Amino acid sequence: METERKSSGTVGKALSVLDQVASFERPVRFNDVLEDSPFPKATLYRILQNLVTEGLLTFDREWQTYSLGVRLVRLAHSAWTQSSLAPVARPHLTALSEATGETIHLAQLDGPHVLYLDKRDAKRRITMFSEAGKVGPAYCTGVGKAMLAFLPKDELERILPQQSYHRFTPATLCSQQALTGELEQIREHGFALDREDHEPGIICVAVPVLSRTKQMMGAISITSTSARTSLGKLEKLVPDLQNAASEIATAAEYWRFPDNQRTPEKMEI
Amino acid sequence: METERKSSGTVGKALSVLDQVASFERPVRFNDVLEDSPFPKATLYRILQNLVTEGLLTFDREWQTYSLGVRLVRLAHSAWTQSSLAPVARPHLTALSEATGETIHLAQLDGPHVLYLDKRDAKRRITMFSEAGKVGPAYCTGVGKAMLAFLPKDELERILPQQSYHRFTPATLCSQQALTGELEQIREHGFALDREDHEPGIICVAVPVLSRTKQMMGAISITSTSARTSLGKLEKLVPDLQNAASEIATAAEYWRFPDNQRTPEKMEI
DNA sequence: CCTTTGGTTCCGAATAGTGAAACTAATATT
DNA sequence: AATATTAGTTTCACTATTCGGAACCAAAGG
Repeated sequence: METERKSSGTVGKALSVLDQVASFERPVRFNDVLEDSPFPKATLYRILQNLVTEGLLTFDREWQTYSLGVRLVRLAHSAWTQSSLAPVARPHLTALSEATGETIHLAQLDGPHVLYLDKRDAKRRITMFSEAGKVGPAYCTGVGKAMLAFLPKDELERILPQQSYHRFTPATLCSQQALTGELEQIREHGFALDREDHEPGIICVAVPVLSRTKQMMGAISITSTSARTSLGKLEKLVPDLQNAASEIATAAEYWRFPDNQRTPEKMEI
Repeated sequence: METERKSSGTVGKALSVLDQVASFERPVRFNDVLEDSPFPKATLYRILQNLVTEGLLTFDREWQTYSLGVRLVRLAHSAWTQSSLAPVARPHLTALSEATGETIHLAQLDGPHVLYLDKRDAKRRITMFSEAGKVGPAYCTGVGKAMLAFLPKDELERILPQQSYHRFTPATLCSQQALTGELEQIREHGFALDREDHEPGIICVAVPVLSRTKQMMGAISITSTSARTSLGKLEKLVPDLQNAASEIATAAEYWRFPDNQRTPEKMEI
C-alpha cells in the first residue's frame, strides 16, 4: 500500500527516501534503509545526510538512527491551515456532527489515496492531530468513491490502475471494472455509499465538495455502523451533506481573497 | 522572524522556495514568489514545477496559484506519531492538565524556534491539529528558555545569535547577554519561568525533558495568567512538572524498541 | 589476528540544474 | 487597431551537483 511516485529529479529521490524512512514507523539505522533501497550505498548515504541537514530527518547520534524531523510538522501546520479545505470546513463539520450525531470525515485525494484532513466523532468530541493525516484506500471508502466519481477523465484514468483492489470484505469492489460501474452510478445520484466495502459493520454516505466550476476539491461523509442504522436511513441525510458540501465550497472560494488580490467581483466571468 | 536555513544543494533550494510559499499564508501567483526570490525567473519556475510534481505544492489551474500540497500533511502525521515526543507524552499531558487545571504545552526545538507539538487547554478540552505545528520564539518563552538552558554548548552558540531579541513586553530579555545570564539561573534551578516575557499577563513555568544521558529532548510547561495565579504559586507545581517530564523521558526511551531491534537490556552499557 | 558487518569518504564520470534570452499570451495604453 | 507592458513558459549551451564503484575505517565476532 505504498505510494509509488515518479521520483524524477534530485528532490524526488530525496523525498522517496524520506517516504521510505516514514514507512518504517520507527527510528531506523542506515542499513535498515539500505536493505530495500534502489540506491547504492554511497548515494543513499549522501541523500540521508542532506535530509538531516535540511531538517526533514533527525539523526540520533547515540543510537545512530534516523527519524522524521520536526520541520515537517511545522510545514504541515501551514499546509493544513492554508492549502486544504480543512480550516474553512471546520465549523460546517462541527455543525453536521451535532445535527446528525454521527461521525463526520473530511478528505482530499493525495495521489491515488484518500487523505483524511479532519474528523468529528460524535461521542467524545475531540479532534486530535493524530487523526488528521491518516491515509486510506480510495476504491473502497465512501469519500474515496465520491471523489473518484467527479474527477476529470484523464486524471481518473491515471489513478484507477494505481488502486490495489485488495478484498477487505465480501462487499469490496475488487476490480477496476466493478469500480468504474459504481462510479457511473455515483455520478448519477450525486452521492456515494460505503456498503461495508472496507470494514465489516461500517457504512457511510459521502458527497464530493465541488467548486463553482465543478472542480472536485474533496469530499465529506457521515459514517455509522450497520448495527445502529441502515443505508436507507443514511441516505435520508444526503441533503444535509450536500448542503454542507456546497457551503464549504463557497466558503473556500471566498477564503482565497481575504481582502487583497483579485476582487471577488472579478470571479463573475 | 523567518527561518534562514543554509540552503545548499538542490533539495535545500527547493525547500527554501517551499518555505517561502508557506510564509505567504495564502495561495500565491508566480510573480508574488518571484518578487522576493533570490532565484532568477527560469530557475524559480522549474523549482516550483518540481515541487508541484512532487506533491509538496498544488497548482490551481484556474487561478494560477500555488499552495502547499496535502502530501505534507501525510508526512507530518508520520512525523508527529513517530519522531517526536508527542505520542508518548500525550497521556502525561492529559494527566497534568487534569491535575492542575491549567494549560499545558509540549514543545521541541526546530532550529532556533520553539515548535509546539501538543497543547491541553483546561477549559474546552480540545486539541486540534491547528494547534500543533505552531512556532514561537525561543528566547522569550518558558519552554524555549528551558530548552536552550540544557542544550550542548556548541549548539547553543549556534542558536543564540539567531534569535531576534525583539521586545514584546517590558519583561522581555532583549539581548544575548541578558539571556545567557538567565539560562545560567535556569540550569541551576532546573526550571524556567516566563515572567510575562512574551505576552503581557501570561506567565508560565517550564522544565526540560531530559533523556537518561541528559540529552535535551524537549520541554513541557504550565501556563496561566497573572490575574488567576502568581509565579510563586506556579513554582509550587514544579515537582509535578518534573515528574511528568521524567516519565515522558523514560516512556520515550522504551518506545524506541517496540519489540524488535536492539533489546532494552543492551541499553545498560 | 583475521573476518565480518555497518558506516564513511574519494573522485572521475554522468546527470541534472542553471539562467540569459527568446517567445507567447494575455491585458493595458496610445 | 496598433503597440506596449506584464505574466508566464520554453530553449539551450554551460556548469555545478550528484552519482556510485571502490577503497577505507572502526567496531564486534570469531
